[in-house]
Amino acid sequence: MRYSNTHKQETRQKLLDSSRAIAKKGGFDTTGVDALMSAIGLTGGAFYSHFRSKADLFAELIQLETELSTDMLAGDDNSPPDHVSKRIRNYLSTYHALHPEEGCVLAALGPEIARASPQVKAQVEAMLKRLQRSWATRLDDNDAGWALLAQCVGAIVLARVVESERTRQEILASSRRFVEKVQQPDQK
Amino acid sequence: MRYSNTHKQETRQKLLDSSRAIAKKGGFDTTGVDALMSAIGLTGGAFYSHFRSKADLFAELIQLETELSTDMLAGDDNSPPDHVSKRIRNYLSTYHALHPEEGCVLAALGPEIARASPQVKAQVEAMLKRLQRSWATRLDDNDAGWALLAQCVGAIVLARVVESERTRQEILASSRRFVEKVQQPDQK
DNA sequence: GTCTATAGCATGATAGAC
DNA sequence: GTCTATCATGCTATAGAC
Repeated sequence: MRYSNTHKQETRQKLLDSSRAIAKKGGFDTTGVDALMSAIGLTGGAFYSHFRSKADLFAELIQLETELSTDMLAGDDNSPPDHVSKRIRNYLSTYHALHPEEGCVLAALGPEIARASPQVKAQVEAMLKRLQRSWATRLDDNDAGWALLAQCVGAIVLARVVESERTRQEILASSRRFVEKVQQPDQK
Repeated sequence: MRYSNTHKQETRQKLLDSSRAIAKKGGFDTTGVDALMSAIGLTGGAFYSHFRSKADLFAELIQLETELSTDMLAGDDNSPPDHVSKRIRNYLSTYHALHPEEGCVLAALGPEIARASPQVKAQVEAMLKRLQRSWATRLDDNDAGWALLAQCVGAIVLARVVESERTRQEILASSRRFVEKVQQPDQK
């Protein structure tokens, strides 16, 4: 064969990785297949050797995004006691607000996910519940799991819709202080 | 003239009102001019008698949305002391999560606004700052203004990306309890 | 596995009839 | 002021050459 065994797999992975960033930056519906393919040096027609439809790519993309984010944010048995507040401080950063392409998929594509198929939303829900349980257990507060997730996503959305850098900083700083006030001292 | 003096004004207002709901439900970029016009019984070509471009409609739409929301949420001198917690309870409702077309534009179109022109984002910022100042003053807590706004927007986004009604309720209930814990007793 | 070419349709926007 | 018709362009998806 003209192409190696793993060539298709590699191309698929490159397309997936590249599309994740592009979709989070410019929106998924708004971005055409041609743009996604040319970003990895291929033409639009070749897309359908890798995915049956654009919606299929979206489903895999969201699945991958939520898995990676949840793995990072939830932490494991080796994570320190202040794991959650560390992750939150990192989430509520100016860098995150200014770089949606590297950031959380919920803050960047939340409304598009809300309009997606039940299958996609069920996948997202499963990952979110895992993350919520992890945080609720660590903080010993059932409500704090969901509430802190909402705080994070909402603050980044707000920080991105305003124009001035100053207001963006204010929103993030207020949100960080608010979260710290709520958390117990021994978890900081 | 074949049409009354106020006919154009009325049509423009109808188009604006109709488009607000459609955009919040299905996304603005995703919805075509034809769909927006046929929703008020007109054809696509007539759109450009009322707006110079689709982007112009978006700007006016966002302006109107943020004004109306801010007026409602900020309250005035006649509002009761528990104004803020009442509005937040209302915002964090299942009805709001299930009806984006009637709800907050930030939760529905946040990422699209984030990609909009600096002019649009500056308008949104002005309204958000007015709302933030109002809440911060009422609660006598500078951080709470931005933080509670973020909590509201984030909770609705989360509630909309999950599939099961049960999880949606959990998210909203946790967020409501979290907000109540934080607020002072005399403001409830 | 990727290419070009193309089908079929929707888009944003314009021109001219009424 | 709204209509139909139209343009140019974009889209998703398919077929067939290489």
